Amino acid sequence: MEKKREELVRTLQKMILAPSIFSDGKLPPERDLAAALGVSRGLLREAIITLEALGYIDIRERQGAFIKAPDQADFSASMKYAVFWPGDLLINLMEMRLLIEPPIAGQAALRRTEEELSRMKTCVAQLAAVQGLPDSGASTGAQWDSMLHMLVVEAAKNPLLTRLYEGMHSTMDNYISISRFKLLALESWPGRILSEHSALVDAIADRNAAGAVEAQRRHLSGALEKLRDLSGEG
Amino acid sequence: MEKKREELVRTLQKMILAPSIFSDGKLPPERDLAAALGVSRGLLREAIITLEALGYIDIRERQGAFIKAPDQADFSASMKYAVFWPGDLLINLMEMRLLIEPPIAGQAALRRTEEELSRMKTCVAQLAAVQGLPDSGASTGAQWDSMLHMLVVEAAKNPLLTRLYEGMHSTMDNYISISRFKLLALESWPGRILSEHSALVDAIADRNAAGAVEAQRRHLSGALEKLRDLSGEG
DNA sequence: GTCGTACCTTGGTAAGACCAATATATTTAG
DNA sequence: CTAAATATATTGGTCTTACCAAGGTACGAC
Repeated sequence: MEKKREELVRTLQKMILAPSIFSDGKLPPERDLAAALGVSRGLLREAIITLEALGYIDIRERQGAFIKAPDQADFSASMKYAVFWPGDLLINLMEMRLLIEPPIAGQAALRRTEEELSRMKTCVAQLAAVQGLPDSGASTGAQWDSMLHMLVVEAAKNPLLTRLYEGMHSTMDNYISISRFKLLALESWPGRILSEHSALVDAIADRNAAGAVEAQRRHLSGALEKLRDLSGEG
Repeated sequence: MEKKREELVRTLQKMILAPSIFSDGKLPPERDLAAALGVSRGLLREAIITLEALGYIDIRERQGAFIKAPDQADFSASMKYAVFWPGDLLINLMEMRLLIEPPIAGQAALRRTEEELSRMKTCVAQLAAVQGLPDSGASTGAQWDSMLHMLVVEAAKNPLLTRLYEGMHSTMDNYISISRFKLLALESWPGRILSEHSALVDAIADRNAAGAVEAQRRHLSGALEKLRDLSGEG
């Protein structure tokens, strides 16, 4: 028998996804909602916290639980609990991404909306803007880089895939950050990453699936190569 | 000021990742741990549940919270709560597999060992053997089919990828079975699936990466198409 | 030594309470 | 009448206590 908590999480998800239910964009007060659902406030909180960890809502103290719009790429949930995994998985991680992200990019090229495209362009523009900035450039750039990849996955319009990628991303968050940081620290890299990302977004803009696949493959394969170099040196 | 709960999550993460602390691979009972950390059991539960939602631990009723080893990170933990309407679920699932499995097959072709190859051949032979058998043929065949796909992923020799696939598979096990059953019930299917699998294993045997990618793509894309047909009818 | 039975452990759930800070309503000063 | 000051209600954050059910353990009966 399924745990009541898990059932609650699912129930709340359905309610969240039906815009007519919580039309004001936030959940009712915990006490009210718990009473309405016939569960204790404690159990309801556990379900709500699960939804927050999964990135569906945003809980603000003394204000309520705000539903995140589905077209909102808010990485705060996954970035929140950065972890340090032991061992050296950077290469495996990048290799895995090299295998799965290119075909996803191809699908994204076919299904992206205009709005998603414009948000991708924003990411590229921001990447261009931070290029050359000293110090803070790397970490800021990494965020936009991360967001771009996430946007591409979302644009593929497969909810399972999105959850899979988000799960991978939140779990490996720290490692992904490390690899991004390492790469962005290379002098030759920022310019290269920018042109590769441009090519990717251009292909997606043209609804050129094959081009998007190839652009993403190029980008990640270059990253993998560089990581292998770095790993060989140090 | 950060919420106490979030701080707790981080504290627990660090403890989990230091193997010396919970050397038995599981967290202490909630009551003990709460007392040791100086927080209430309820708050500790909220933190533990967050960790479960993020895929770091596995909570089993009356048994405890078991730590997942870093190389066993279950990226698909969040898929447990992915929401969709049942009809599209199977299609989304197959579509996801169509996107990610072909490139993996290509990698497998390059890295497979002789032993892995022979086990793949066994699967194909078994599939051929059960073909034509009435009734039980479908469910038996599904097992060999499942094993073949798993073997291919393992042959790609990327532990992260293997975990990703295994996690996805165990989470979606039920639904994967349903789609397999639906497809194997079609008269035209068993023969087709056999020839497609043969082509896949042949390409892997020849270390023909492009051929393996294409064979896997063909196979899954055919499956997706059929599923769409079935979905359209009923 | 084997088998039951009682007991203990442990996660799941409920209920009630208090805190602190915010939002809102009310009162008061100008 | 306006606006600042204040009182009140709201709401998430946290703690405490309690009970349940099922799995594990220990101990006694035979």
